[in-house]
Amino acid sequence: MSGRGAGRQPKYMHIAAQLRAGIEAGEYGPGQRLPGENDLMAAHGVARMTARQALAALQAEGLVEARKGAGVFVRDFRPIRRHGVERLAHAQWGAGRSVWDADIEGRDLVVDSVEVTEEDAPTVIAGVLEIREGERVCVRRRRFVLDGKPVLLSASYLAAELVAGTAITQPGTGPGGTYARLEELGRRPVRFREEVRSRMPSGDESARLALSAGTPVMLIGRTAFDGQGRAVEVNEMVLDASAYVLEYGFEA
Amino acid sequence: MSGRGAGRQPKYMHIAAQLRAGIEAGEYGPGQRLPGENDLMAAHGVARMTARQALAALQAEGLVEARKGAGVFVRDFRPIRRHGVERLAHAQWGAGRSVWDADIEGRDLVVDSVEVTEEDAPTVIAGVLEIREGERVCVRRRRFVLDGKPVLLSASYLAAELVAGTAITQPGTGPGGTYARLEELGRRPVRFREEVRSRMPSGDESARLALSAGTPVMLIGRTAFDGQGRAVEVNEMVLDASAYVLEYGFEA
DNA sequence: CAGTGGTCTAGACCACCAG
DNA sequence: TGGTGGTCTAGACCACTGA
Repeated sequence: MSGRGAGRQPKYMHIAAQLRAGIEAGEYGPGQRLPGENDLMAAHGVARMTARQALAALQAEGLVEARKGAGVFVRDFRPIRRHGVERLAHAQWGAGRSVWDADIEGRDLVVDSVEVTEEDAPTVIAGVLEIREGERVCVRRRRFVLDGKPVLLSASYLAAELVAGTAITQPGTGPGGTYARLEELGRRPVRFREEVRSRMPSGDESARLALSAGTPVMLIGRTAFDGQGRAVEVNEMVLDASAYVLEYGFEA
Repeated sequence: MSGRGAGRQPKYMHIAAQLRAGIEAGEYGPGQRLPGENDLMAAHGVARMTARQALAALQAEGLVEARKGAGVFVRDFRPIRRHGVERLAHAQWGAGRSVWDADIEGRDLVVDSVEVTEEDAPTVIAGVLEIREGERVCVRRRRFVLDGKPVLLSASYLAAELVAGTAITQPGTGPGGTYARLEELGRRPVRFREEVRSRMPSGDESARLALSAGTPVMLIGRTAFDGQGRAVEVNEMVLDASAYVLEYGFEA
């Protein structure tokens, strides 16, 4: 029976395609359970590993989520809308709010594992901040958890010399956050650049964001520039791609 | 021997971690060949499927690429930088250039499978363009191939009524492209909104972009608005995430 | 043509979860 | 406690690649 697998494509792909069609047709709705390995073995007369391959393919597409001891379930996608421009408008942080406020509209946000350290500047960071490689930087690491689900890892880098003695070196940065403190130092951010990439997560990222298989991460590297065009902060973010839509608006 | 797998984690993860460390340490450079299934079986005394699982894990992370009959090779990441703002500045398309020109700096770009059709507006498109659902839209589908590798699928939607009789309904849109033609119609785009998402590709997307396993896609949905704030064009793009960095700049 | 990865079988033991 | 998915073995044939 092995041979070329009925028809044209491999058996496991055929089984996967059938399930995928069922999901898209709404036959299996979000959160609902799919036929398990045993069901597929019986229904299609295949071995265990073949049924597993079919389910693994759907997992790798992020369509489906396996829960040990329970079954395989259809995932759903209800993203957070992150406004790249308005959220960093001066009116936001100028008024003492967090830049995050613009995004979440009353959902339950927790910032955990806040960690402020002083470290040697990594090469790329030093390059962007235009400081000597190995010079000290203040690093603020945070994890954002929305409605119980971690959605974002953030690491903010600022020249240690610049921020020494300010609230930026404290876990709590005070009203308006880091940017308001920078303004008090005469280094108010007036321009931002964000670079967006996407890839599959490392094992560490996958664990810290509690990602299920088949979920990519989006990486945002943001640089804040002051009025003289000098970079004052670099923020490296790792986002659960299944939790976010990024929005950017601009003029022609 | 099965049992709990030496130490703590599953055997295949241990093997994968070892290879991953080797890659990160530069022991296996980009494009270089990794130990194959047979090597891993011998080196670790495991079965075929276990060695395969280890390699599959690295593929799923996008670190590595399997070539049938040849071996498993380390991938590299040399992205195209896509400037979200400058590329759509009026100076670009106003001067008769393609909006693409800003991105590629003399690399070999081919646009293939250009396809212009008239279709019923899909629900979401109709909603954005503020036309009745099922009303006719002009759809321009294209695929962009850079240095022989497909990198982007694009589908542009415009109200059929608006563009009837213009070059927009032709495969070639003339100097300055669609936006220059819209300007001639008195509907010059002045503002853009881009929404960025990321997920694993569908089978179709994976095939048309020739993606290797473990490569996500980025989705950009761009809406162009005219001076009256009316949406004139919606462009749905699918990007090979391993080929792109998106860049956005804006003021505070 | 020798070696590679791709697919497949038919077993096995385990940890976890729900009823 | 019974069923689920997670891991693992020891075989097999295939298509493809590269020398």
